[in-house]
Amino acid sequence: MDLIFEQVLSGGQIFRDRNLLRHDYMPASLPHREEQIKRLGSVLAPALSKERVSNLFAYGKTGTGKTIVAKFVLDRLQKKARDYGRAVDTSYVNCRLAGTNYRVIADLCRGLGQDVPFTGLAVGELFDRLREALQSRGSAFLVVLDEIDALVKRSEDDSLLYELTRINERLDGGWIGVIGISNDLHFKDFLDPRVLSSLGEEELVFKPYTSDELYDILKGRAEQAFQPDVLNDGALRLCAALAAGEHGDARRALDLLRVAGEIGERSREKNVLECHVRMAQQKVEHDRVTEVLSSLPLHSRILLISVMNLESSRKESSVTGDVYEVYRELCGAAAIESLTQRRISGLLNELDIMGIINARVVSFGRYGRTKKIRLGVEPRVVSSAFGTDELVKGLLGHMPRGLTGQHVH
DNA sequence: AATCCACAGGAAGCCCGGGAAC
DNA sequence: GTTCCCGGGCTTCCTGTGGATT
Repeated sequence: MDLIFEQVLSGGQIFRDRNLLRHDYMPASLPHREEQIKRLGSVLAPALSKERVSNLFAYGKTGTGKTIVAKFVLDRLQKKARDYGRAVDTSYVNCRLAGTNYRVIADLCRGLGQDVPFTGLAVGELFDRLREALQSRGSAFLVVLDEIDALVKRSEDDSLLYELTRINERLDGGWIGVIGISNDLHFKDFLDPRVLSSLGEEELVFKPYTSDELYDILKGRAEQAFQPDVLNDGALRLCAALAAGEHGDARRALDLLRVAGEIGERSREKNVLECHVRMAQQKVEHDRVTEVLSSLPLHSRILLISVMNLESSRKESSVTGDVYEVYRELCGAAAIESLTQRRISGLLNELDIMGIINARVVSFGRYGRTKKIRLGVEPRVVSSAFGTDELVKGLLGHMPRGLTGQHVH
């Protein structure tokens, strides 16, 4: 028994230190992002001499290194600031995780050591407190707003950003510099021009990594993460290639490599091979889906089961109206009040975005315009994820009655 | 060219719970 | 306690629309 723990703790036959493959791990260098680091560094450098810096937007898809570059540069900057004895405060907020304007500003306040309640205050009041804190510290405050697009889209209201850009105007002493990070390249399009002109003073674009670049990144980390001679080069290349296919996502690549290693380890192999990578790909996807499913609220679950049952009972893909009918039926069977079709339409879109179903708008001309809907995951994964849900599991086998609204095409 | 289906999806507003301030 | 604010989920009402059919 001791030996097992010993092996796992020390990394075992396969790993030397698997933490290096986590995507929140900060490596000593970031290959293929030298240019962005330099640019960001030169934009932020004036902070060291107490000058205001330009605000900046960084664009790029997930896993292209935006977040880590921002953190990397801020880290370095703070170290330098300490050397020079300058006060530079930094704060990193993920807007999607924070969720609302309120919580973003509250986080910023806390970043300055200002304690604020996590709800209850008027947003304006929060801004006042932020301003006060800034004023009294009289420091440079560099703020990273990650996934900033999530915030603006959800609230359809960029007053937060607008207020942030204006905060410097009524301030002497301290100031705030904003680094906005967005996954969405068209983010700019629905932004107030006033905000854009002040926040988008500088732009930084992160292109997806190519397969070769991913290979370099993986190789650098793998050398320290794995025991020598364990990792097969073909497996490494496959990880890079698969992740490159997924819009050059380094996060995905690292996940694949780590999980492949874990699979190899569990099957007591001495090497990590291509087949392990392929298994890892399945597992990563499976885990992702299961996690999404298990956090689905009641009506989305019923809805998903409706789509699933409808699909298994006949061949063609379903449309919104049919799905809604089945959904009502299931609600009736479970004695749950059903939601309106408008709401269901919205829920369907949410499921689509999560990749659980595929929905696309089609027109049948005379016979109307609707969404064609197909299940995007394996039915057994859904069944097993909902198997523990007493409220819903009885609906899993419930076959829909004959439907009225079928059109012949 | 006009019609018309079966919805899509925007806008506004309601209701609720949670929490702060007074 | 009362009053205010915020956000989330939802409904109601609405206008818009691609293309087969008339």
